Amino acid sequence: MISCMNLKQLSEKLGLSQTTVSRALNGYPEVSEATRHKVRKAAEAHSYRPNTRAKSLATGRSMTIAHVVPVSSKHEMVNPIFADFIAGAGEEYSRAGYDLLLSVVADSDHERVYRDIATRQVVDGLIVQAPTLTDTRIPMLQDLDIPFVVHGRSSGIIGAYNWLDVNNRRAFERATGLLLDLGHRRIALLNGLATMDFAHRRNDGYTRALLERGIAADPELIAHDEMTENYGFEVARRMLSTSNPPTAFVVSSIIPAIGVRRAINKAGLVFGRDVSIVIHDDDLSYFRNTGDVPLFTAVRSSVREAGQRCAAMLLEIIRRREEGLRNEGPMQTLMEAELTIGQSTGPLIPSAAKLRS
Amino acid sequence: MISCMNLKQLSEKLGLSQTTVSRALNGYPEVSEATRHKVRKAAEAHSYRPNTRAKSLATGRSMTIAHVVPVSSKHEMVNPIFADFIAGAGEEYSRAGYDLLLSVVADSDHERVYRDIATRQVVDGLIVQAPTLTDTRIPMLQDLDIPFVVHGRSSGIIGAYNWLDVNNRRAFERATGLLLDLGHRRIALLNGLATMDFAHRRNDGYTRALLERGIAADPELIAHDEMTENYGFEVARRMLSTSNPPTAFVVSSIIPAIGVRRAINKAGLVFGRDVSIVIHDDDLSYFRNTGDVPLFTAVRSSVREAGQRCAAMLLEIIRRREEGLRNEGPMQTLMEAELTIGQSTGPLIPSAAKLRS
DNA sequence: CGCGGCAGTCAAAGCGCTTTGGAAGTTTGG
DNA sequence: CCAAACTTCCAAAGCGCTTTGACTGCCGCG
Repeated sequence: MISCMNLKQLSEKLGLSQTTVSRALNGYPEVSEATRHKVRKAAEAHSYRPNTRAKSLATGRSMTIAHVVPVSSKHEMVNPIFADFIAGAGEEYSRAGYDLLLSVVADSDHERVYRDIATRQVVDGLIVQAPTLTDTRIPMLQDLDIPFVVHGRSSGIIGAYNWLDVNNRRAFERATGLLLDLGHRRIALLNGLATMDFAHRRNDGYTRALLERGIAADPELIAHDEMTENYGFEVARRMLSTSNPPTAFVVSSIIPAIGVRRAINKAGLVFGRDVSIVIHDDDLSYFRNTGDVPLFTAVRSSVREAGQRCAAMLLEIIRRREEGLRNEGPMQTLMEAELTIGQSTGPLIPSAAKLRS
Repeated sequence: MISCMNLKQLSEKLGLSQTTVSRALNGYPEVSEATRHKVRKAAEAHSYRPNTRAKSLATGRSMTIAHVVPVSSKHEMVNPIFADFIAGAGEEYSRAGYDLLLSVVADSDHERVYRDIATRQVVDGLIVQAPTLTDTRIPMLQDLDIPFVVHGRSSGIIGAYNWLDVNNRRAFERATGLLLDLGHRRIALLNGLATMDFAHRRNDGYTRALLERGIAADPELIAHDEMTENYGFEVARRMLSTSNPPTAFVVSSIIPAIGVRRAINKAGLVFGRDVSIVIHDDDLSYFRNTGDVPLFTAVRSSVREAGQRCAAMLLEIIRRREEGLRNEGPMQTLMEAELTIGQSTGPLIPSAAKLRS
């Protein structure tokens, strides 16, 4: 059994004061190289680590960042992109010596949890996930005066805040445009939850691309829900069995797209020939859409990279604040998605509609 | 802007001592109901929360649990089951007032991270994920004398420790047995990474079921790797294109099974008729294998429930230790997976092999 | 009336660290 | 040879909370 040693014990063992030992270990210049070396060795030998709680009480910094991941109260579902987002962010945190505090919270009482985390002073900053159209967390956190970065944006919020987002509008405009270029006219959109800000922007991009060609969006071809495989399957099946079915789908994530593919097969159609699909690809680690010719044509933007960059932004904001540079203006980053052609898109086959009937 | 108030300020405002205020808020009996009520109201009004860092320094308990999630250095992949596992555990933690500290760590330096977390005394306990066949973390943590629960087991470790596991051996024995009952003889196993303990147990169950019918396992039909969609696709495609292809697959997770289905379609075979699949289903929230007749025949065990129960076990262990009951013996729970029939299994069609050639 | 007992409150000591404000010891320069 | 200027170290004061031990009234009992 390994006994846990503290500063006092270590300093007594060395015959030095706590001050000196602390300074030696934290790299302060007031201590000679000889003592520093001796102290370092002893600390190593007894595998001494400063007690985090005491350290953060003394310094006022907890070296911890909070992520609050929403779990939908409807489906008890956790969006799988969080795994990769957190992996990216976590990498950045551990590099900088920060810990990550995770709160899994029903989306109904987000506000309470954020307020709690902030006033308990348990973290130095936090990241806001999945902002809604008008997200009340943002003004609340500004009010609480705690550093935060939003992954996404909230259209209904006036005033500046730090965010990192993908250019969803342009991504979906391009995705839809590609299908239009291929001759498709009946294009369905399988979007995320309508309350989410990103879903709104994606709708925008889709509608805009259609309008540019003089096509009005057909509400029958637009669906909103949590992005499960089953959602993709059910919606696509329903749409494909109508009298005027879509010949192409734009899908918000690879997971429902798997369901769409299932529905296409089930309808006796050929994926990528009779029906085209373009997805938004978050580049999930266990669902890599890669290969010489990836399965899905996609607008891609790595959610892991987003996590990493959000974390880096937040740490930078915290650093600045500690140096007293408070009025630097907000940090805002817009990432562009990249279009890659896969096996899921092809030109409209005029006869396809007939074949089906 | 909301100013953060501390105990001292609150007690001064009330004209009481810090002791009394602290006791009033923490429900100690030494304080009159009248004062308690007054204090509660004032705390509410100023939205006072005790500073976590100070509190945990004073009490010696950090009210935090650590999860270390491994990210494979090979594929930079995060196993998506962690999202649901953590959702389950997080529910339990927040109910008990605990926070969750998450470390995302390349699997190579797990030991360092665990030792670090333990000696920095930043958490009251931790959960070990994805144990390997002989997992060195277990003796290490016993040595460090910190409460922990293993999600899974490690066959190579002698000596008792707290764990919660699914009966993988029986689950895979049943899955394989079902396929054998349906007449299949060439049954492939798509397993997880060979280093994982659960993969070993699953191999066992599979092999045992075959042996019971006098069939020797064919190494050509067994694959081990990280459970991505692409892995399922590639392996199934390869196996299906041999001269003596399998007529059925047992697959370790729904994600590679999606890939297997893709390979089956691509080979021009019919899923569930020409080729059968039984999966192990972790009941992932975004990949629910449900419906009147679920897509996949499965041995199912909810990973979310596992998370919740692991968390409950750990909190119980911590509670006992605080009450001085150290020698209660280890807590060990074995969950049984439940078999449900879906659309992915059917009797062996003797002509199938011919059709294909 | 006096004393034990109890309810309600408080001052002060810690938890393990950082950091301030010296105090020694050592070197330099006039 | 002594003052000034470093260098190297230290004692002690906090950080914001809990908790111990003591203290003050006030009641009831002999």
